[in-house]
Parts: sequence; C-alpha cells; structure tokens
Amino acid sequence: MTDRDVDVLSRAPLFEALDEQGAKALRANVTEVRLARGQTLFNEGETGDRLYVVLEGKIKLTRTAPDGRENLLSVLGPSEMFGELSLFDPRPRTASAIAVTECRLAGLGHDDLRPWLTGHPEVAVQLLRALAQRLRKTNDVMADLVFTDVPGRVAKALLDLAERFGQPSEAGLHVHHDLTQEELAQLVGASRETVNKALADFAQRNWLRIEARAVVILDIDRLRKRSK
Amino acid sequence: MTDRDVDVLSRAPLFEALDEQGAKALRANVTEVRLARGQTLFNEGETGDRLYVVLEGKIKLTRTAPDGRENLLSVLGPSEMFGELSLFDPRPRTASAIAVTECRLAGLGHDDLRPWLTGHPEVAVQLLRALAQRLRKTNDVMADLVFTDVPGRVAKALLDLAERFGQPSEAGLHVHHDLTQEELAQLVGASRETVNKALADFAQRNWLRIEARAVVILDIDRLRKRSK
DNA sequence: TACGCGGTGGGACGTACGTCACACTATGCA
DNA sequence: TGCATAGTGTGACGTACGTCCCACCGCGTA
Repeated sequence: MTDRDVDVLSRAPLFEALDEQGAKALRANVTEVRLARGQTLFNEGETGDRLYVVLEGKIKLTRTAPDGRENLLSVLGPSEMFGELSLFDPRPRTASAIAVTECRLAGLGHDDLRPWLTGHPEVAVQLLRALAQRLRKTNDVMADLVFTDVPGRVAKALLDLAERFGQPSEAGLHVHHDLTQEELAQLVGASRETVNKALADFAQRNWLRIEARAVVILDIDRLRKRSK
Repeated sequence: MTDRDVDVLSRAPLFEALDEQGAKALRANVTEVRLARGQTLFNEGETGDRLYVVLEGKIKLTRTAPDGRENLLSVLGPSEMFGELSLFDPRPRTASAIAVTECRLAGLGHDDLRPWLTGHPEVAVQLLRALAQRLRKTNDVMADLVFTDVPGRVAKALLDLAERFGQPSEAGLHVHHDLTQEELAQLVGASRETVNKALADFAQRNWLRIEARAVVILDIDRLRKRSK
C-alpha cells in the first residue's frame, strides 16, 4: 500500500478517530482488491463479511427490483466506505457493488473489526456519526423524490457529483462522473430518455456542456437555482 | 414512571444492551413529556440536545418543503426512539416531531448519554445496529418511491402499520393508525385524493374496511400481493 | 337551529414523465 | 476495413397521478 493510499484511507470515517498507532494496526488487516469497469464486487442477497473503502476509482451501489429494473443508491469515490451495514446488523447485502471505473479498494473483514468497535469507543462513535450523516442525506434524497421534478433531481445529482469529483478548469467546473446517462437516470430515479432531455435542455441554456461520461458546468448558480 | 413504562423503555435499542443495573442508572436521567394530539415537540431547524423514546401514543416525524408541502418520514409508537441523530452528528434537527395522538415520551439529554456511548461499547454497538436497520429500511422506501405506484405504496404503508399497531379481532386485523388520509398521503408521498381513491378501491374489492383513522384488513394476502 | 370546520368521497382536466420507436455516433474487435 | 455493440439524441403517444372542484358527513360551538 502506497503512502497515497494510507492518506486516502485515513480520511475514511473508520480511521478518522484513530491515532497513527491504531491506524497502523488496523491497516495490517487490510487486503487490497482491484476491479475493472463493470466488474461486480458483491451481489445483493449474498452474506457479507467485509467492508470496503475506495482507494482509487469509483464504485456504484445498486438495487435490482424483482422485474429487473435498477436503482442506483450512490456512487462512491476515494475515502468513502461501504458494505458496513452487514457488520452492524448481520443480514444479507441489500445492494450490489459494481465498479464504475477501474478501481482499487481496501477490504476489511468484519471479524477483524469487531474488537475495534468494542475496544475503542471513539471508533464506534465516529461510525455512529457517519451513519447519522448518511441517514440525513438519504432522507433528503427521499424528499426530493417526492417534491422535485426530474430536471431538478438531475441538477441536484450533478451538483452533488461536482462537489465530490469536480475539477475546476479554464472552461468551467469539469465533472468527470464516469456515469452513462442510463446510470445517471437510475441515480435520480427516472428514465434514461427524460434525463437525456433534461441534460439537453441545460446544455441548450448554456448551463453546462455534455461530454462523454462527464459534464462541464458553466453556470453553477442557474443550475443551483433549478435544483431547488 | 410505572412498571409498564420501564418495560416499554427496556425494549428500545438504547436499553436493550444494558443489564438491569445499567438500565436503572440510565433511567434516573429520564424526564417524562406529555403531548396532546397535534402538539409539537420540536421543530425542524432547532438545535436538539435530547432524544426520545415513545412510552405511550404515537408521534410523527415530518419535513416541510420550502413551499410548505409536507413529507412524513415515519410514525413512531411505543419503544421506538427518535431525535438521536443530533446526538451522533451535532446539527440542527432535520424534521419536526408532532404528536399524532395524545402521548407520553421519555426524554434523555445528550449530555447524560455521551458517557454511556464511550463507557459502554455494547450500547454504541446496539445503536449502530439500530441505525443500520433504519438505513436499510429507508433505502427500501426510496426504492418503492421509484418503482411502486401509489396504490402499491399505500398497501405497503398499511401493512407496515398493521405489523406495528395491528390488533387481531373477529372481523379482521384492526389497524388503528390514527392518521388522517392527508397524513397517510404525506407518508407515502402522494396526494390525499389519490390515496383516498386507492383506499376506496381496496375497500370495494373487500380487502379492507375503512374506519375513522383506522382500517380493518380483511384480506391481507391480496393486499400483500398488491404491495409488490 | 344554524354555522363553521376538519375530514372524506369522488368527478373533470391537465401534464410530467414513462414507454416505444428509430436514427445517429462512438468504440472496440475480427 | 467492416461489423457489432454500447451509448446518445429526439419525436409520438399513453397514462398515472397531481390539481382543482364540489358535495357530503359528523362534530363542536354559538
């Protein structure tokens, strides 16, 4: 594991509360996983005994409805954690994890982790905080599904992605989200076609420029206003 | 606090991991709150320093959109906990708590609780489990908003309420949910009128009978099938 | 008795968005 | 070089559900 990896890892909620010594000890249990774009890490319904932190690349968490339609819970990038729910509440995985780009992950066995939870209360408290934040965010998204129309939700999703993955450049805020429009649609809970039309509309108004699996945000204020 | 209250309280996730002695100590910090139907316990945006467990009655958690429309996150009954998010992640409340029926609550100050989190890892672990379950459930609801039509969501909501508040009787499963159709509509993310029509349709098919702030479920299997 | 008020029942109408259909453009792969 | 396959762009059409209506019912208050 490179220095850079150690750095990325230390920003994950799991490690945030640990001192250098503790972090080192916990890192000793980490195994690295590499995935190519489209490759599946785990599937909905399987029993999970590990959690992961993204070191490099992006991974999506998806749920599949009985009829095959898919729903994207979130797209995770470096330092973000997932797969921890079955550590706290031992049940089968409720989502599948699939690589959106080539990516590298740090995996940690639940058995290696449990002693840290009981022995280091500050770790547990940090995790409670992380879950509380997630719950808040999820509630926000739920409210949007009820109150906001599709273009609004697309705008919101782009702003969220921009915050996490955006790179300022001469032309504007470059957001290389790596998602197809189909995936973007699953993320906002709409059909690919309507998302496409919303994007086209934004582009026509010069709020952004569409690129392959990316957008360049040109007028973030308008986009923000549209998202409310 | 009556014996009955102690019993209700002990089923809350906070107390579940404690032995009789610990539970007694924690109970010493509890203050009781009484509310009449419609009364507000706290409002979205306020800073919160307490969490609550329902002793008797029902309380709803609601969010208000900027334009005034409301969204019901959940309806909580005895032994259920709320208001804990701002303990783990100190931010203003993201929902308001309003009594659906006359009710009694046990309130616990965050300051009284924090030592328990750090000193009793089993409590923290129990809370992690509770939050993980909530997160799972919230994700389910989100998927329903995307994939299931309004009648389906109404059926699901009724089944959920039935599981938590249902009373078997000669006629059928009596679910005294105490919600107006307006509130039910806010719970499933739909308009009052469509919810009304969905209920009327179910009643006409003899799947249930509508009563004031209650339903009697007559054919739970059909209702279950419709909810999928 | 009358009057409001909160809640329910249900019809008429408009529309946002899903579905279907097809054309077009990249990107790989033989 | 060509062909397949994945992704994008756009129009036509149907429909589920929101909005707007109003009628009705029960209940409390004057």
